Amino acid sequence: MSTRGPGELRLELAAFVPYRLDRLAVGVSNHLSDICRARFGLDVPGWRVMAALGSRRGCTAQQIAQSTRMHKTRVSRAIAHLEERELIERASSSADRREREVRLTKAGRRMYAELVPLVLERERDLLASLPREQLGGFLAGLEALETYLGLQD
Amino acid sequence: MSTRGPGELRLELAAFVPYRLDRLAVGVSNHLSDICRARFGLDVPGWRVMAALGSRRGCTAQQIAQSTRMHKTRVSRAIAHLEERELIERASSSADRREREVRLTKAGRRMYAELVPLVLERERDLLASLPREQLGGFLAGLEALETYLGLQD
DNA sequence: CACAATTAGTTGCACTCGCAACCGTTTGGA
DNA sequence: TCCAAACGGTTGCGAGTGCAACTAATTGTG
Repeated sequence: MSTRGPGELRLELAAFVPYRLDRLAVGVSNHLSDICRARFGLDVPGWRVMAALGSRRGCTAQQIAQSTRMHKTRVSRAIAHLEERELIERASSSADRREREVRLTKAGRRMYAELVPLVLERERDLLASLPREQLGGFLAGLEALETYLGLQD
Repeated sequence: MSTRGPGELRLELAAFVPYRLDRLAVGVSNHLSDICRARFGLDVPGWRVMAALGSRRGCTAQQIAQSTRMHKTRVSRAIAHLEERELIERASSSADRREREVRLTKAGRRMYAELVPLVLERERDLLASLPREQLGGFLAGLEALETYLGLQD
């Protein structure tokens, strides 16, 4: 429950939704990246690239940038790190010699297969802390805000 | 609505709540910091310090760090910048000579008074994009997640 | 009283990020 | 056909950040 009415002119950070959302996103991200970093040595960009690659056969840095909403330089560097660790590999795509097709290596796929259940379990635990009837409302609100801000893909 | 059932083992970033929350928080923050930076030259740490100071008579850097959940070095640097711009001032508090009391200057209070309505209006617009019955559910869910992660003050 | 432990706040350092500029390639007109 | 514009991707750079180490002041304990 908010402690402010809709028209009030007092600013209290602890009740200010943008602040609370930021705090929540950071908290959730930490909750998650603890595992990713400790168990797999993945930072957020690295883990997002893995996630983007795991559900495709292979794609370009451009496409990864789009589907992860990261800046192309951030993607470029994440890819470079993952390639050093031999979790992904790049092959020049024959069609356009500017772009290179990025794919998970065998080791990458192995890590991905290990990673996904753990990560999804964390998400499940998180959402399980919401009472049944709140979950629907929360997800609906989340989606409405995404739409309002034009964040959907 | 989520497109995944609770027990499914497929990871799709666009439907993964931690990712969506991060994206939403960034979107909301940009939506807000556009104004703060363009109109007032405030970055996020600066704006948070202003917000923390505006609702008190004066406090220490420590207290600001607590109420904004920022690292003390981030607070320290934000305070330094705001002091350069003469939006805040510091006086050594007589009780403990390690700490210094931080206060808004006259110019700082003027900016704060101008800032708050704009910022609250943005929050109101954001939340107004939610259908009435979703708003309550969304805020309740937000609070439940904060509690689950121990984020409350 | 003395001295170790703690606290408020600052600073050096290594790292990350986004922007702008760049390289090589491809596309689309004139 | 040729050349300017656009595009995929990388890199240099400045700004910001957290950690660890630090200074200065205070507290607690023998």
